[in-house]
Amino acid sequence: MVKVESQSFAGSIGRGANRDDLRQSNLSNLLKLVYQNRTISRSDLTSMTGLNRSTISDLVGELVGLKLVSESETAQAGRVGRPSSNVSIAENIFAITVVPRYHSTIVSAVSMSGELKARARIATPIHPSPEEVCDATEVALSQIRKQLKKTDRIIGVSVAISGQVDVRNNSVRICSFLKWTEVPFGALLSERLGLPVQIDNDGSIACLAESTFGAGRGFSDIIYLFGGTGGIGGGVVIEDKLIRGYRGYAGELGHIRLTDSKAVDSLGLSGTLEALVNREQLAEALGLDDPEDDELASAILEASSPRARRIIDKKIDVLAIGLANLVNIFNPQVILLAGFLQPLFQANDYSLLSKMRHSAVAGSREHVQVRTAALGSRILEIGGAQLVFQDLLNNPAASK
Amino acid sequence: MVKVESQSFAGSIGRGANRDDLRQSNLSNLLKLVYQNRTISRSDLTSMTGLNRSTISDLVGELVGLKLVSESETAQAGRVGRPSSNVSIAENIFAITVVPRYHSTIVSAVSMSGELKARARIATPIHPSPEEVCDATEVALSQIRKQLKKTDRIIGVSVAISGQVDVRNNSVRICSFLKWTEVPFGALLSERLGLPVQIDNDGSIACLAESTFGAGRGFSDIIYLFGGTGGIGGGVVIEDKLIRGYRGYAGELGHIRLTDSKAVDSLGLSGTLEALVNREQLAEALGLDDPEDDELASAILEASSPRARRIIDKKIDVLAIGLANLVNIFNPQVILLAGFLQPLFQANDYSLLSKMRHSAVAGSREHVQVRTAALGSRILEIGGAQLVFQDLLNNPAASK
DNA sequence: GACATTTGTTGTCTGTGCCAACATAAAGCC
DNA sequence: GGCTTTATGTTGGCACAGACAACAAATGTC
Repeated sequence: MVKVESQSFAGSIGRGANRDDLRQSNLSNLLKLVYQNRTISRSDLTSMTGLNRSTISDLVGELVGLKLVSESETAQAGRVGRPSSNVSIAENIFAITVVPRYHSTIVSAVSMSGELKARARIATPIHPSPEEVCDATEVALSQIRKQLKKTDRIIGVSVAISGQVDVRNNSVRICSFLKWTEVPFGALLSERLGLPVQIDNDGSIACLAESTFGAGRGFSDIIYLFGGTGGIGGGVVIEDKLIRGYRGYAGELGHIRLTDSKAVDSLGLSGTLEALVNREQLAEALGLDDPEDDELASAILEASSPRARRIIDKKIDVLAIGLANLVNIFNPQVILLAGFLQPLFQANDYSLLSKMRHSAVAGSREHVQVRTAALGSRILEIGGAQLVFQDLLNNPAASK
Repeated sequence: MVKVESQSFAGSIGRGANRDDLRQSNLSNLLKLVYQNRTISRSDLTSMTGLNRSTISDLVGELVGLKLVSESETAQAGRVGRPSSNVSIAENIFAITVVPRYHSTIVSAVSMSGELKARARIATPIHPSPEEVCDATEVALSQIRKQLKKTDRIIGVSVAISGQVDVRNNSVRICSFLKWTEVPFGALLSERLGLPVQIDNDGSIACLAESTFGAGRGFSDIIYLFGGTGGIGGGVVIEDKLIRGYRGYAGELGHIRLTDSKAVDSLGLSGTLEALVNREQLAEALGLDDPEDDELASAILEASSPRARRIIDKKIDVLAIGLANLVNIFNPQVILLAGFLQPLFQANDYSLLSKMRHSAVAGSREHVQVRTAALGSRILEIGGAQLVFQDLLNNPAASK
C-alpha cells in the first residue's frame, strides 16, 4: 500500500515514541491490511504482522469498537483446525471525490470497501470559477446524501486537479484548464461543505490508485505516466511512497525537456515530452476530430497510412527517451502507461522497449518492466477516495 | 539526518511492532541525535524527542552501557537552573573507507565523532583488478591498525565506486574507470578483511555526506550533483532519505538526455548532461592540460577569451536545462553543486538560475535554491563512514 | 469417537515510558 | 550570604501494551 503522509511512527529523526504511539502504529497497520484486502482472516493478520494472537484479538476488538471493521463468520473451511474468523472493512464509511471536467463537475461517493455507491454530474461552465465548482459540488453532494443510508458516514472530500497543487497549503497553484491561479480551493470548499477537503494533482491521485489497487500492486518502485487531453501527467512511487517534493509539485514528468525541438507544451516549455507526444497531434495524424479515448486507441493500433505510422513511430521514439531518462533517475521496478500512452506502447512495444533500453544505463534497464495501467475510467475516484481514507488509516483511534 | 535503510519501525505495511521495537526505535533516535550533533545536552535530547526526562535518563544510561556514548561534565553555564549534562558520541568506534583512485587506493579510518584518524595510500595499477584492490586495502588496513589504540574498534568498511553498484547484492555492476563488470566486491573484500563491507556509488556517498553534514543540512528534499573527471554523478534525497531505486542504481543524473546532440558521454549515451557538460572539454577550452580541481575552478572564474566564455556559457545553458528537468521531477528545496559544476555556477549564477527557472514549472521553480557544496576533498570519507555507521545507528542494541 | 491441528479467549507477567516527588545545581535578588 | 526561582537529574510507583501459557472451541483425519 502506498502511503501519502509519512506518519510512520518515529519516522523522522527527533520525535521519540511512547507506548501510545506503539498502539496507534499497530492499529494503523492492522487497519491498512484490512483496507487493502477488503476482507481478511484474523489468522492471516497474525502471521502478516507477526504479532501475538491475543494482541490481534485485542486490536481487532478496538477497531470493531471504532466501527471501522466488522467480524463476519468463518466462511472459509476445508483446512484442518478451527476456522479463523474474517475481518472486513466497514462499508458505511464514505469519501467524496470531486473531479472538475469540461462542461461538468463529477462528484462521487466511494466507500472504504471500494464501492462507488453514488455519483452526480453537475453542469458547469467550461472555465468555471472556484465558486461555481463549490456550488456544483454542494448541489451534487446533497443529491448524493439522499442516496446514502442514515448510518453511512462521510469523512472527507478530495478534489483532483489537472494542474499544480500546493499540497501543503491545500491550494491550487496553477491550473490552465480551469484558468485558476493561486486559489486556496481546499479551504474554500471545506468551509462550504463543513468537511475536510484535500486537493491534489490528478496524476498523483491516479498513481496512488494504480500503485495500490491497480497494475502497480506489489511493486515498491513505480513510475506512472498518463497521457490525456490536458497533456502528460504522472507520479512516482519510491519504496511504497508517493513522492511529493517540498511543496507537492513533484512528478511533473510531462515537462521534462528531451530535445532541441521548438514545439511547446501546455505550459509553454519547449522540447518536452508533452510538447512532442500529445493527444491532439495523434488525433490529427489519424484524421480524427476530438475522438473518445477508445476511438483514439483503436485508431492508433490499426493505423495503416504511412504518414500516420511515421508519426506514431516518432512519438514512440520520443517516449522511449523520456522513459529512459526516468529509468536512469529512479531505477524503477515497473513503468505503468495510461491514457493514450497505453495504445502507443501496444502499437509497437518492441520498438519502445528496445529504444528505451538503448538510452538507459546498464544496471537500471535490466530489470525494468513496462506495463499498461489496469484501472479504467474510475481511477480518479479510486485514488481520490484513498487520499481521503489515508488520514483515517494512519490514525484509526482519532476517528471517534 | 539522512537515513540509508528504512528501518523506521513499522514503516512498511504488515510488520507489527512490539515493545522491543519501541525501545530500539527510541534508542536509535537518541543515538542519531547524538551522532549528528557530536555532543548534545540531555535537556536538548529531552525537548527534541519529546520523551520524558526519566526516559532519556534510562536510554542514555543504556547507550553509555553499550559504550556508544559518554557523559561529560556540564560544560555550558550561564543559564538559570541546574546545568544539563552533555552526551557525546564515542570516539573509539571507527569506520574504514576505501576509495580506489588512479594509481592508488586510499584507505582511511574515520571515527564516529567525525575525525579522520588515520590514512594510508597504497599504489595500485591504473586499472587494478578486484584482487589488487583487496591486497592494497589489506596492506593499508594493517598500517592503519598500528596507528589506532588498543581500545579502538573498527566496525565496518565502505567502498566508494565511481560506477553502478547493486546495493542489494553488494556488488559492482559496472565501473568503467576500474574496468570491472559484475564483481561481487563486497563479499570479496569482506572475506579478506573479516569485516562487514558495504559498497556504494560515489555520488550517493557524497550526497549522503553533503545532506547530513554539509550544505544540505536542515533540508529534507535535496538534489546533489557532482562534476568530476569521471563525469557527472549525484544523488537525490527525498524526505530525508536517499533514494536508491529497485536495485540501487537510482540517481544517474548525468545520463539524462537533454538535447539531440550527437556528443556521447562515458557510457556512450548521446545528448546527455554529461556528454555536453564535462571536465575535459572545459579544460581544453581554457587551455589547460590535466588541471587540478582548484586550477580549473579559477580558470573558469577568470576566463576572458571570447571562445572560452562562449563555451562556458553554453555549458551553463545546458546545465540550466538539466537542473530544470530535475526541478520538475522532484520539486526540491535545494540543489547542491560540487566539483567543476561549482565554479560553473559561480561564473554566472544569474544566467544559470534564470535559465533554469525559465525551463521549470511554475510551482517548483519558486522556492528552489541552488547552492555550492560545503564539504571538501574528504567528502567520500565522511559519507562512506556514515554508510558504515548507519547500521549501528539504526540498531544500537545489536552492537554488543 | 478419539486424536491432531489450528484458532480464539482468558489471566498473568514483563518491560517500557510516564508521572510525581524529591534532590541538586545554578542564577537572581535582597 | 541566605533566600527564592528555575531548570535538571533521580527515584519509586504506576499504567498499559504486547507476550506467553493454559484452556476452550471448531474443524479434519483416522
